[in-house]
Amino acid sequence: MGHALNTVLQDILSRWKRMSGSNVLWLPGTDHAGIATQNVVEKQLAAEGTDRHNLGREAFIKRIWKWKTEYGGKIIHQLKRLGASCDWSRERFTLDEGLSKAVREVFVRLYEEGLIYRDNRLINWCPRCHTALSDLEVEYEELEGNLTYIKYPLTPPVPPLSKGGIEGGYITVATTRPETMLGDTAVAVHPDDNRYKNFIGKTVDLPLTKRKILIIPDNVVDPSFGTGAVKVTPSHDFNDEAIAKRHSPPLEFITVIGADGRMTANAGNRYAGMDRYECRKLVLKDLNELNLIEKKEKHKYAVGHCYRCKTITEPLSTPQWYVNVQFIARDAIRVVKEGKIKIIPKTWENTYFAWMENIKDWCISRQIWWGHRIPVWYCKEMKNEKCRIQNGTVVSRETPEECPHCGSKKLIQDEDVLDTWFSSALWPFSTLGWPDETADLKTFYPTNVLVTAFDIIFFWVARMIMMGIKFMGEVPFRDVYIHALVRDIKGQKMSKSKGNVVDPLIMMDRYGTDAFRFTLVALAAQGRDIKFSEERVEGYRHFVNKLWNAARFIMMNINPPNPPLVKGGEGGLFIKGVQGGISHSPHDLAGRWILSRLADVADDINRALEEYRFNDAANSIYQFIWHEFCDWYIEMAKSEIQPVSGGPKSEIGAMWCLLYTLDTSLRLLHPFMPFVTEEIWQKIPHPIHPSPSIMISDYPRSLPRDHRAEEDMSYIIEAVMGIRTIRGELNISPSLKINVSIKTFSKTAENILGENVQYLKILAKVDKIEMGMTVEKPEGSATAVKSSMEIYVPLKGVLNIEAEINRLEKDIAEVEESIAFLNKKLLNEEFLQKAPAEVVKKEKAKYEKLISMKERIGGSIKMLKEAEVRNEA
RNA sequence: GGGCGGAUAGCUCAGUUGGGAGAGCGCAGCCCUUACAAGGCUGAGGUCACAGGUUCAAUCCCUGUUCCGCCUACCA
Repeated sequence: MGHALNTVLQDILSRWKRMSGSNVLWLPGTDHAGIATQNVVEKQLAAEGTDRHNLGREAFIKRIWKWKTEYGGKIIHQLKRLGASCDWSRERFTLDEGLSKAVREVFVRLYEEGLIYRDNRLINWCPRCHTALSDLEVEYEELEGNLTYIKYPLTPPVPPLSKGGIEGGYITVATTRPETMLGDTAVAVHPDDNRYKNFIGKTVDLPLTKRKILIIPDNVVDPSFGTGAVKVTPSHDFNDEAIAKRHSPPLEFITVIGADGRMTANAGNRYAGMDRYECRKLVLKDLNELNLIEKKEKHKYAVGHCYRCKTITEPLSTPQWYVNVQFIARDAIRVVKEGKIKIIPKTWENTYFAWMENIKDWCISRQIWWGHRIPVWYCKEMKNEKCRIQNGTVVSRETPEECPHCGSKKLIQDEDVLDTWFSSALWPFSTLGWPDETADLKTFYPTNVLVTAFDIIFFWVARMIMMGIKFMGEVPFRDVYIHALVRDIKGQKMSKSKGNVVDPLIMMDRYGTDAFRFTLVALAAQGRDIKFSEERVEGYRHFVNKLWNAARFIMMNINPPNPPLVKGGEGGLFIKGVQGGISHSPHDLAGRWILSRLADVADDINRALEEYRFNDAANSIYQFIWHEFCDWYIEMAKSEIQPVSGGPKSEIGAMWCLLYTLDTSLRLLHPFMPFVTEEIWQKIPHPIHPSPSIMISDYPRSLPRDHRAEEDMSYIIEAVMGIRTIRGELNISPSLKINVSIKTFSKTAENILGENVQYLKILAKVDKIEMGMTVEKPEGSATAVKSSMEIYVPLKGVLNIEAEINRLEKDIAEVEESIAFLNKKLLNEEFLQKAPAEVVKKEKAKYEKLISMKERIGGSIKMLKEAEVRNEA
């Protein structure tokens, strides 16, 4: 659903800009999604009872390519199904030859500048995927766990205890991960903590091992948390690693958990080979038997999970490649601060800055096979000094035949591949042909806009900005539009495990792509997540239907139905034998009004799209087509085009106006609903649309407004609605034509109404009408008060007032009886206590309804009585 | 712990420089009027979370409170 929204928004922008005359490039493509893709294929292999190591690297990669060609097409199929108007001829994939070339170029250049380096330090490791993860690829989830207080005996002889200090010769440490104690190499306390001051420099006997470890000072220790003493496990905790490196001399690193999540030999014979969590249980049991557990507390703490397979990650010390992004990040911050890149909504800029300002070096190596192999080779011989200085490392754009340092033929390529995001970061220019200076690159870089969801601001957006500045010397895009996340109706994130995933393809099957697209857009308010509701899609399917019917009505009234084409000149419509030269400025009020409204709406939509207010644009066109064009204009136009009234001249004017408004509305709507608009548009007579497809017709913009017509029309609307209200309130049969008197408050209102009586007649079913500033309220009439007029409907002859009042009074008596009954029931405590809550709620709702019904009938009676026709009767 | 966002009609949500409280769905009444009953017309329903403040005027600006959601972080 997220991708659907993303695609639709980009398609709207593309279609809108294309129709507005821009040379639009929307380049489609996919990345190779290294870890995720490899996992999928590995699962397949597991089902076949084998694994990638059996298969070997080359065969495994071949296998993934096969999978990619079969299933990668699905994404493209979905994009097309959504109507995405991409340039399919330029579709790219991150493992394409061209993009791979760009990847190697970037790697080598960064290496040569000293910005790429290899280091051995703690990284987040996924024991299941068996690879390093970047900081971003770890998701933290808060878990309820135990904080275990473990007693570490002081090494005898026990030094004198300080005042109020440690009793019993122990230092107690608190930990959430007891199994890591097997790799502890120190206990840290705050240097100013009086409880422990005297023990700094002494040692404790690390339980379950034969080691003695030092008590050291470190400022990071919070004396108020736990016992104020922290066990230090440099090999399995990022903080502890920092403490270890800070300490002089640096503390020893003892790795007790291996890459597979099992305990290593360092953990001791008793624990070696055990799963880390099994080991935790055993350690706790053993400590308990030694009476070394002081207590356990419930404790909430955040645990890192692999973002691909959700396995709990493990900090692990391994050699990895890193990009030093400190300097590039500074530039990336600057371009946003200076407004060269705008992030919309602006509030995301803060998020961006916060991350960029604290950015850490980017771990780019992954211990998987699906991806760009790192272009680094290691010389196995290192035959000369030069080679040894380089540590035998060869970094090259092309696969080297021999070691450039010493000439050895024994070169072995680094086994690792690059983080997928490394290649994605180059997308804006790698897809346009970089590092070659192509025409595409010149024409389309920098791009105008990137549309994406916030969850990849760091993964993708920030890195594209950094790489774009670094290698193109120019930002990769001007605007970044961050759209909402699509959630389920309850506001929960959609996920397979929750089972609340909505499949866009099913939505499109059920309601059509246009309705589905429109729903996503109409709900896409800036800065707010979308709670997706299927009912809403149904509502917009009705809109498609409404539009279809309106178009059908208009086509039905073209005469002849298929006007022959007229070559050259202005062209023209054939309507009842009249050809060409149809006025483009209707003289009737309704026509002038709808064209002005159309102009206003066109402005509104263009403005909204310029500011990425997609939902405003969508609602604007929806409101116009349904509630102005269909509900008002088409109804009014009927008075012109139906044979009974109106002459041929106005008929043609109305016909033209209907077609013109339809055509313009379709073009306005097209970016949102590409399919139905094209379909209808193709059916409109040719002279109205000279282009072969609505996709490349002109987007409406800067049409003339007619404020006078809009103002004048407001009088008509007020009058019609006033009369309808009276009819509705008094339940006057729709088939009954009535007489009306209108007292206007201004001469203008009087004139306008006078000139446009036909609209009142058709829209409010009025027979005779009297109006003016001097009109008196006729005896026995109902009244509606509006801002520019007072409307009177004489009831004599329309209703039998007395009978009507009698009927209503009878009704009201019944209602009052029911109210009394319910009232008694709802005051009955026994009922309230015993009845199910649902029933009580229902009864209460019923009560409310009856009350409002009573008020309503009362209002009608009052109106009838005010009509004062009783006496007359 | 830090930061961001939300709280408006029964439900889902708009509300762009402070002055009219709105839409869709739902609900009630009337209507099969020759484009559309997947429709038309009419209507009911809201102290715009709470408390203060600024202003002639606050849903909107400021402060605080409560309740949700999210991001982020080295409390073991």
